[in-house]
Amino acid sequence: MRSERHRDPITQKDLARMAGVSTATVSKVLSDSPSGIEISEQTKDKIRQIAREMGYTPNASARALRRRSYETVGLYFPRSYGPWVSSVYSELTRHLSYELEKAGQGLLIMMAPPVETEGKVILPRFLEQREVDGVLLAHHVSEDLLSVLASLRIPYVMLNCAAGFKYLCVDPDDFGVQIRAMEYLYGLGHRRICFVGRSLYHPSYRIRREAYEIFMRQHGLQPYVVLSKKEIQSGFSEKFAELAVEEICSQPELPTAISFYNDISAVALYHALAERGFQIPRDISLVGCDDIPESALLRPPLTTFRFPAQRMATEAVSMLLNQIRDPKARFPSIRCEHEQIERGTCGPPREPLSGLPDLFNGIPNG
Amino acid sequence: MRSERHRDPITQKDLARMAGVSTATVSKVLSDSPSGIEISEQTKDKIRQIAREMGYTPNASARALRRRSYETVGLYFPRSYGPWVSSVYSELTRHLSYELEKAGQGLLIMMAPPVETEGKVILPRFLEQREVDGVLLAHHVSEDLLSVLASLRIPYVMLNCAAGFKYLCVDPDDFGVQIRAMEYLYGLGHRRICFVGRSLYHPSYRIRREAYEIFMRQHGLQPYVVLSKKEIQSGFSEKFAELAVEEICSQPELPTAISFYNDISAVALYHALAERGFQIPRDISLVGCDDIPESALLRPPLTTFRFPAQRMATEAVSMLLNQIRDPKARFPSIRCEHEQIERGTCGPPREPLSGLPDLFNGIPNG
DNA sequence: CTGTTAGCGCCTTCAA
DNA sequence: TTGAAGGCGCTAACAG
Repeated sequence: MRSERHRDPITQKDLARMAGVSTATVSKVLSDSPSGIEISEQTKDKIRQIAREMGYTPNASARALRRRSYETVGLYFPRSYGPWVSSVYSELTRHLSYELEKAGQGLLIMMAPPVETEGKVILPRFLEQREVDGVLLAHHVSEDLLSVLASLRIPYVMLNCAAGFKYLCVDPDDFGVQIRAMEYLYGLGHRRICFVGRSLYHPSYRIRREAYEIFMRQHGLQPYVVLSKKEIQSGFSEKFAELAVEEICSQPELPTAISFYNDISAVALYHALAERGFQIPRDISLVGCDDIPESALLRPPLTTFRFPAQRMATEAVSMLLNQIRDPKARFPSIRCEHEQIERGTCGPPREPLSGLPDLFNGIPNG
Repeated sequence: MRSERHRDPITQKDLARMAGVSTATVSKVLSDSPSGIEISEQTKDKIRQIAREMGYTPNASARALRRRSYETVGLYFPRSYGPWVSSVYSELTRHLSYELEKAGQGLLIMMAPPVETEGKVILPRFLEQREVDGVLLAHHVSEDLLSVLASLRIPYVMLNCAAGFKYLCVDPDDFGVQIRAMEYLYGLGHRRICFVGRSLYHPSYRIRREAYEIFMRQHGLQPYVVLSKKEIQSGFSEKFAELAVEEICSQPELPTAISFYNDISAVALYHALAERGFQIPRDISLVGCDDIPESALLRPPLTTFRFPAQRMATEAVSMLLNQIRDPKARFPSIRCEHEQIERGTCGPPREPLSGLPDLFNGIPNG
């Protein structure tokens, strides 16, 4: 009795005719709205039965038009992501997509407009045309966009934006993780610790770097941030690694440990350091942050910190959906705790801590 | 004169009222349909002007309901992607999203249902509810799903599926690239070449492996595929690397070169090999495939092959959009050529090619 | 408990 | 060259 080809999808009208009821009844039964309770169990069953047999699926456009809701959220990405960063975010996308699916929501990818148009805010089509009920903002985003979002009354949640508690955010505890990394290295006996990272303009970078500097000063140590000048920041990881290692090696006193802004930087420098003859962790200890998959493959594997990506996705999704359901309610932002992944790139500094002069330690090609 | 808050979005009716014309006229002008030519330039200008001033944007749901088209395509991903693989695909997503945006199309992420439900085909909601005009299938996909897609008359294009010319595909030239890799290693003098890869069930793996075996046999050499037994395939890359290197080292004759199914495997084994004392490329030459970003960071950096991801995305999108526009038309599949990225992991074999006995060469911990 | 009615915003005849 | 009318599929309000 079922048509082989769904050339014309079945509608509620069809079901109504077959069940001998009105379309309104069908609608009440099949939409999960609370008004459905006024229907007799018998009718409900019959309609559901027929719907199943006929392979009925609601027309999302019609539903959205009528309900003024889309059961879809947007994921807003800056366009500028390179392959490295995007690999971190693809994991996030996976988790978000999974969480949203569980909640019956779709995920629409929205890439930011190209940078040429900066200044005036250009909304991606799906925001303009209101095809989403809310937006997840991954990475940081301009104030202008936020105010447009607000004026359009589109709920949003920021993810990994380090934008502060002014907004609804799900963020890693950037400050905390950096302090923890420093305590760890300091506890091992390191004093000449430098900080290396590339994403100079990411709020997370700034927070971690600040935590690093505060820690160093509090312990009477001189902070040293490698490649902190913006001119050097462009280009690819290979080039970045070269420059960073060169800068490190040209210091009068070599560091005994490096705290990296993230694993990407750590992996980038890892081989360049080894090539210069640094034995890890004998000559230098390394700590990363984020636990990207390749970190575990290094030999020795990278000691790093991990944030609960899965949980952050879950939280962000539920915050957004709550916000959509009740636009007036205010929810607290969330800052996620890190977990230390202790592997093989850290050890005590090679030289004794006792007050010996910090002589050059004979690094080849240094 | 413009409302500060768009609490009620402007509709064509509003515009019609303001311009003193009917909604039909507004629709004709603003929809890019060919019927718009019947309107006088003057009226057109006036309407467009007002629309711009009022910040009118069409309601996508209403438009979709009426036109039965959504200006949106789905991207179908298997759920099982781990972080490694997803990093490769996130690049693809970026390119696809960009291409689609240029064409005014949205991108909806559709994750496959969990594997538990295998057997019966479960369509993701957005396919069922027809919220997309077509689908891009990344990675390979079950025959069942394809037949459902066909019966629903939803156009699709397969990307990286190695599904053969039976379907509309955009694929890398798996066979060609593997032969090229072999020719290269063979040309350097290598004879004991083994093949390493993890994705035993991916059609691309099978094709490349087959090309490897054919090449070896044609040259009178014994093929050797490492970790070809499926029991060992589960687990993470670290474990895989351990097992693979162990298997390689336990051979009576060590290989002088490894051809990897992909860069992921190559990167995974790289450090494990180095740890065993292999000097690359002195003791062993390595060739990868795909050119993932971390390949360039290894020291020496990995020699590999690259496929034009950007172009593949462009092609796939244009094929799909053409198919959507004209469902009856048949387009040819596309197989993309590789480009060799020669870096530092290949050299001639260490031992002379002359008929000396293949003695164990003194690898530590071997 | 169920049916009738009236749109959501847009587009497409068909008529003027 | 333009307008009036109807309907895409669904749902909410109001009657029975």
